[in-house]
Amino acid sequence: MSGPLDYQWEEERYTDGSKWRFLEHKGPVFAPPYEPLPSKVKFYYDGKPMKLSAPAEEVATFFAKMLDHEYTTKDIFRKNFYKDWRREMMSEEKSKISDLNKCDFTEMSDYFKAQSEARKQMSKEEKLKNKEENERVLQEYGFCMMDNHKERIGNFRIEPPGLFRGRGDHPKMGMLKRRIRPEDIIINCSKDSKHPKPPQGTRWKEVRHDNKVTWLVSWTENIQGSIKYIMLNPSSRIKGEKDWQKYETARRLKKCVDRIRGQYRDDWKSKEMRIRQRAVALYFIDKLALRAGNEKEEGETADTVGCCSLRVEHIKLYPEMDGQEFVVEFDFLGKDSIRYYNKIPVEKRVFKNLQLFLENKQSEDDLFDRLNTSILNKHLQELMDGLTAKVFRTYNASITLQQQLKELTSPEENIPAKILSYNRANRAVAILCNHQRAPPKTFEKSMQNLQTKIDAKKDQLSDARRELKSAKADAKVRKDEKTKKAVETKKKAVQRIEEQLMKLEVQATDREENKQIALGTSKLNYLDPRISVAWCKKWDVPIEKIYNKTQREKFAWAIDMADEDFAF
DNA sequence: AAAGTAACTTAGGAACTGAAGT
DNA sequence: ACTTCAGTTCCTAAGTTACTTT
Repeated sequence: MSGPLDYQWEEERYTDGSKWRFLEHKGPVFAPPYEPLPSKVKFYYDGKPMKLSAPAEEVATFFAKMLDHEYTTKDIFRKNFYKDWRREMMSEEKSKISDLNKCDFTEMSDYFKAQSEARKQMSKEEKLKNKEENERVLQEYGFCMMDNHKERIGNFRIEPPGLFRGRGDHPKMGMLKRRIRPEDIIINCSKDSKHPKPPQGTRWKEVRHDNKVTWLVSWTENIQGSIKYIMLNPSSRIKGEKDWQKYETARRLKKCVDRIRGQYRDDWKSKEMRIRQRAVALYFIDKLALRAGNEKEEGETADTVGCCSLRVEHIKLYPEMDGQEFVVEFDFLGKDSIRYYNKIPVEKRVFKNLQLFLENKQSEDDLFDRLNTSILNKHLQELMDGLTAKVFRTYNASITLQQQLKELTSPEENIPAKILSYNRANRAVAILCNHQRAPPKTFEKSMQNLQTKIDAKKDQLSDARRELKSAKADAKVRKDEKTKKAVETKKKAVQRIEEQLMKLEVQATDREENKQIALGTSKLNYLDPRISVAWCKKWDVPIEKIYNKTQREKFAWAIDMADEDFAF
């Protein structure tokens, strides 16, 4: 495969840390301005209709749009919302409205529901018109020129204002995420490019020309005070090369992982506490694919942890459990407040060390009190150039996929069965990395539907078999060409139906096993795509069965590069 | 060495879309 | 033509890491 969209992946690598020479783009697309509600849609305070000023009304609509969500009933959400809402009110509104519980947003809420219903009911022509308009905006703002390539931009739309909803038990849920204006925006582009124009009558906060970074646009968000960026799409050269580099680092780890494992096992015996802690933490990161675990500012975010920030309360030690010795039980909330629960037997030395680390501590104390991510990563850097905690996740994920594919793929199986094997290998990785999802709301139903199809297919199969049988009997008696041919046709039909049935059954298995597991994250971020490309080539599985269009674009470099002999 | 800043990757769920089923 | 559902895309929060400042 080669064409104008292909990259020569090794072209122009800058050695001075610069990321590009030329960068030209049109700037961001702003959120549409607020449209006041029609006057017939009323807000009620204490049972009486009340006309709100535009700024107060806008914030009220944010709340109204979320009314069906459980979190609008949560104290923290309501408290944060109410506080920020009041800041947008005029002084009379402030004095009139003194209790959120007396606010009635239901008319607003119903209005928005009706609106979205109306949007669904739009005529074909209107839908087409919308689609064309979106396409036009995409063509105008969705691409940029970076060096000699036209590249797709990832997120060229500025995040619209609304109420912040963090994940898990977030102390800031319900706060107002304010509208971003041109005056908040920093533009990054090259000096010699045509600079993006701010909307009529406005100006950018700043235009800079920093080619040491990859972003095109940035602004500071008001909830956490962090910076948000507009960057390129994963299909871009700059992202692709970085991704490739990531997997090359993981492959370098493969070469020295035995040495490193030997080293941390030795360190379990160190006379220095900090070294023992470092070594046990690294063992967890390696064996369980835990995240590094930076410390977080209390009260600013949900209370989640990773390896280095584990607390006493997150593990339990069992000298003996279910016939196994030295079992550690983990139970904590990780990234995105996803629960990590695992019971694993560990080596005696690890167990003894953990007991030591727990001595004289309260449940809310740090398990590894002499360790943090910075110390750990500094140590890792000394063990291998470019090594950090997250490289272990990448390495263990990719090596697991490769091993599992080898183990699970049977040469004689057909393509659907091979794909099931692939998904099972993928699943092993997702389980390792604890990539969970909420069971889809329609899960039970969709399983049922599939079962119905399977039953129907089974009926169809027995019918076809019966027909085949009678055709055979017929052929035995008549012995002419016509009946012989009929037998062949029926045979084919049976075969085809068997295959279809098998495909459905495989699909059901796959879906059932996937109920609470998300494969996408590992596929997109942890698995060296060359492993999958090589596997597809080896077993003649079309790459389209494994990667959809977007994924093929993201992994173009790997599809280009890997042959069937590729080994991670 | 602790805290703060910046840039970038990783993450799950919501919204959207288009194809299959009725 | 209309609905339903699965797959895809969008959205943006939440991490990691390197670097700078105090």
